[in-house]
Amino acid sequence: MRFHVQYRGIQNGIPCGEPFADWRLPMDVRTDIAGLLAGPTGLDPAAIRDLLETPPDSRMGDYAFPCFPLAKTMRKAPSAIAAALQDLIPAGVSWLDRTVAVGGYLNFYLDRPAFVRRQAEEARQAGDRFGASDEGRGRTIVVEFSSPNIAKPFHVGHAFSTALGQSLYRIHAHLGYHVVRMNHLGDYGTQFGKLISAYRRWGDEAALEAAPIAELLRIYVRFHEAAREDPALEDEARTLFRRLEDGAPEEIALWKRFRDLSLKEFGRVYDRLDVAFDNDNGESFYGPMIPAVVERLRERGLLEESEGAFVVRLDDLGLPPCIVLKSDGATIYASRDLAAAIWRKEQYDFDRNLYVVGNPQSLHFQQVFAVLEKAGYAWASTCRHVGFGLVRFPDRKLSTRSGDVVLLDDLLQECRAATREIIDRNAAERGMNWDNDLKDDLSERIGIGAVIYTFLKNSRDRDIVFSWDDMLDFDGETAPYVLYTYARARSILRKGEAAGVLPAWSDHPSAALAADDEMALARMLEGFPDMVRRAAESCEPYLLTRHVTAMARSFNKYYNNESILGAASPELVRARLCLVDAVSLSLRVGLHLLGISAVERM
RNA sequence: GAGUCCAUAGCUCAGGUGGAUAGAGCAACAGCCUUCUAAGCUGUGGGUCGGGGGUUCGAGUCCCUCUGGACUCGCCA
Repeated sequence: MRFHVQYRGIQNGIPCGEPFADWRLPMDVRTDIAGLLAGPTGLDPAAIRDLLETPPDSRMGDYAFPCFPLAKTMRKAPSAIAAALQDLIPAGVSWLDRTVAVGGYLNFYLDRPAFVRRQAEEARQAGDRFGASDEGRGRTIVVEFSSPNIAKPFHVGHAFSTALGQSLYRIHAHLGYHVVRMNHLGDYGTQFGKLISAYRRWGDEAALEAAPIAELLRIYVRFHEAAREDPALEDEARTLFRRLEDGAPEEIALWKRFRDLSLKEFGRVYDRLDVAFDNDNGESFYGPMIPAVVERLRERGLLEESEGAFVVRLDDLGLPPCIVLKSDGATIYASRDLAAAIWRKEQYDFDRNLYVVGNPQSLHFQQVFAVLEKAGYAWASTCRHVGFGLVRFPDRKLSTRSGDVVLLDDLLQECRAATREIIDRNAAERGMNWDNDLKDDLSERIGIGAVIYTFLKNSRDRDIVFSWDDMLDFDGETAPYVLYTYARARSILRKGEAAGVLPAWSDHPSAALAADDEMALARMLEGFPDMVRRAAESCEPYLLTRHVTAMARSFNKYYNNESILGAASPELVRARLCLVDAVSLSLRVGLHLLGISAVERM
């Protein structure tokens, strides 16, 4: 059960994985600048590329090389180094406009039209593969996410894991990794003994068919109420679970039925989110593999009896012992995760194994990984816990037991309804004749996008304070903002196309894209691929969310400042359409990597 | 008690390996729709980056310390 208890932040800043070593220096302007500076400074081009900064104001240049680090070795003031370096930059570099030495910086002003064209064309040629690479080719990443509990409602906490995992799946796939998506269902434990007991007493067959999880939750809650009066029920539940574990056919059949019904209901949510899994082995799947794990730990002399239980000591790592077998001989959460990790390695031979599970379980995973390491599994170091914060109300936690929760279904419903309202109003104001199917489709996708966006907006370590007001506010940094921007850009391209005006570059002087707005957009395009890579390395989709949002903001400024279709010359119109094309496809790709589906109009 | 994490604008958050004047969104206020979609754009106000030390050319960023908060710590999952 991945959502037993919840608490806030640990894990901040822990990288999910170092970049693999064979990373190539990309061909881009930073590399070009590094090439110019390599000779004069005697530094490695890759190091220079890394040092390059963007000045705080575009009037100060497009790139800055800080000379401060050279001051010690060169025994000169940074400002003097900058001036000296400037003299060594050859004249007549086509992509460079000029350089200026100011303070300790050597600032580079790019040839704007060339740069804008280069960045836009790079995106347009890549299309849906913009920002993609083959750095992950031949490598497998297992990502466990979502992991709801059978017979319990799918709430916003699971939505967080689901949104994160889905995005991490897409981002890694974009970088060429083979990604295996695991849904580690909570389908095991005494709770199922309780459910079986409760169902035999109070179960309503019709209700179970109609709304399985609601019915299972109902009888589960009722069981707890009854157990307060009659503690013997708890014993009965334990006995039933033991029968289940021992393979009693009747209990197995009921358990399987609960599982199937729950899975079917989860499936509807996953379909709406466009989420799928390669494997939904739950905790129960790994139970039978535990004896072999225990045996291995015993062979290696790691298993130690303590207070009747069998544990692996982790004192040398400053961690509490990891309990592998309870004093009654039964297995425990950690033993199942040990077995699961080993099975995944054998099955998929992963290069990296990610667990998108809430922060509360940080210690649990530290222990599990440590035990794997001690047991001689060198690949333990490739396992990472990708933690995330708690979803809570401003003043209190969500509580499934008391029904004080936000179910994902309800959240999606509200967002969809709020979206629909805006669409109806806009359509009326603009005199659009959109049919109901289109409006339904749009409100569904925009509403879902809004939900996903809120989960991927900030670093995952942060708690999410749930507020309906914020949730249904579609202004500013939200999915509707980005989607709206995309729809506007697409609208321009459609109108151009309808008028026979297609994107095209021209060498005509009037077609040069050199405005601040255009430069800003080109810089956003330039930064996109690197941001995809950073998001993957840190397992932080919000980096991409922010980048995409910033790009949308830049575009909206541009849109308001300049007329694209009404530009001064036909050549300029076409050149601007190229930029619009590049930006819109980047937005679409970025949104896709976040798990959000773009809309062509709204 | 031990350990982990957090503290930046009224609110929610950004500020990769220390670098130029600490940035967005929301909220507030003032503007912009006969012109490519106003779910948009522009402007204004709002900060001793929790307090105090230290490291150095330079600290929101690194170290120490204090305060305040969240969470975890062998037989639940």
